[in-house]
Amino acid sequence: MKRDTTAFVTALRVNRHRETLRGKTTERLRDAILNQFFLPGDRLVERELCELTGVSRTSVREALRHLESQGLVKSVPNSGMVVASLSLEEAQHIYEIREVLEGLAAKLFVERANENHTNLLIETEKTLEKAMLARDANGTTEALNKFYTILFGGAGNTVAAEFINTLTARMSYLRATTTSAENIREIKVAIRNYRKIISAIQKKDADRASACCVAQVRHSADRAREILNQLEAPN
Amino acid sequence: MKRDTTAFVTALRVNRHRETLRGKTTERLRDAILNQFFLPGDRLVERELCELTGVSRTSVREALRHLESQGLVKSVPNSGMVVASLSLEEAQHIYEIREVLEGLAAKLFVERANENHTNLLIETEKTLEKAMLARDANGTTEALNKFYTILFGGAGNTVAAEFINTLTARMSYLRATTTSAENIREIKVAIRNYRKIISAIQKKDADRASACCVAQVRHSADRAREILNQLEAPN
DNA sequence: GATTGTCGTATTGTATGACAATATGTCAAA
DNA sequence: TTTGACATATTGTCATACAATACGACAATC
Repeated sequence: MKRDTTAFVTALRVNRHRETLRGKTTERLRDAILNQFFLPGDRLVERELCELTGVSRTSVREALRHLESQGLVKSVPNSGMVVASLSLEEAQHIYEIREVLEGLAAKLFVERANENHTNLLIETEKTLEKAMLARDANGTTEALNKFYTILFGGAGNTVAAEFINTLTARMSYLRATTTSAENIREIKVAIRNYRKIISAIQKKDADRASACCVAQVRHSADRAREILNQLEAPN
Repeated sequence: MKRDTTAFVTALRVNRHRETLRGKTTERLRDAILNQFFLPGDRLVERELCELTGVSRTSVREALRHLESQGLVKSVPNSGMVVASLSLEEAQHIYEIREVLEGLAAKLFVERANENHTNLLIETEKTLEKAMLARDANGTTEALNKFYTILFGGAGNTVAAEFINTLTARMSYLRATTTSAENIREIKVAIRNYRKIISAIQKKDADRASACCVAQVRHSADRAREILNQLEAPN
């Protein structure tokens, strides 16, 4: 029995990684934060989370540790956990990082992605346009997540993909806030940017694709700043 | 009593963040991994860690969760924790990310750092040169860490600084391996690179500083690849 | 009425013991 | 050599316990 066809071997491979309870708990809590069930600043009392999730304190606490080191919740010793809120400064930092990471992803995508990736990306971009024009906040978020998942997937850098995930998770509240406050004029600018990215990718122009991604992040950052200033100014 | 001199107010601020046991435990375990007391692939049995650290399973487990989500240890459900080992592919990914992050840091450093930062950086670079020429592996690692800490500190992007920390932590074993296998010829190339970085920073040339940082990372990546191939080839 | 001191309660931090599920090594049987 | 069964070790999860701390309420004092 020495038939070593890789395809068979990988097909036979059984999934050792049964999900643990704390894993599921982590997911649920993360989703609850990303979907604004918990809002920034909310206290997360362990016993309440136990009741909500139906698991023991042990599992809840370990799940919280995970979210903590991803920056989604913040621990105040002897006082408890609160949902992390993003300062303007941190948001700025994150945008700076996203610029270079997404620029990198675009470059690598052009170099490494196959046709399948490209087609998926094009398709997702169309979905994104529709969602944005329909002012469908949830749809937009979903399409955006998918777009960047494909972009980083095609780029083949899993570590970068993880990073972007934690960064966008941290910004989820900010994004939800700004997305719903966006006007049609700016939406069209964004769409033009995404089309440029697609176009550059189709032409296999890595540098231009990268530059377009950077430009789009910069644009989002500027818009976020404006909107936040507007929102804060009246008070 | 309404004297609101900011300096006084911040000086009076008391540190709420007393360290927790699990925090110290996390530190100790991290250090043990970074200093190669535990090697990649080593199993981390909870009870043994309890005895080594002197704290309960609860605290050990929570500390492990933290290290897990930083990628320093890897959990195999129902089987336990092992010290994470870096695949060549992952190492490649990390180098790609370091390129853009360190490039970003250099750019921001030129734009934002004050003279104090710059002087510290210059000083550290000199220390680094000495350590490298003396083939002092520990000293080199220390100086490198300091160099990048100052670089990212002066750049003022704390999120990026954290990222780089986790990335270099993940690479600690690789770095230790390659550093000790480095030859004098390549050391001189590295030194020249670091001098170029300093020079560009002194001239406030952000783009050039950035490019030099990128070049240095790329050089390290190439060297690491070569060395790993050499090390693996004989077997 | 405002400030201060005291107390009770809620919550976290940590330890411990328990037990089922699972992984792994051992050893005998075929 | 392979198979099967058993014993052991370890994790995953829970329940419980208790000290330390944070925080609000309420009384005492000026």
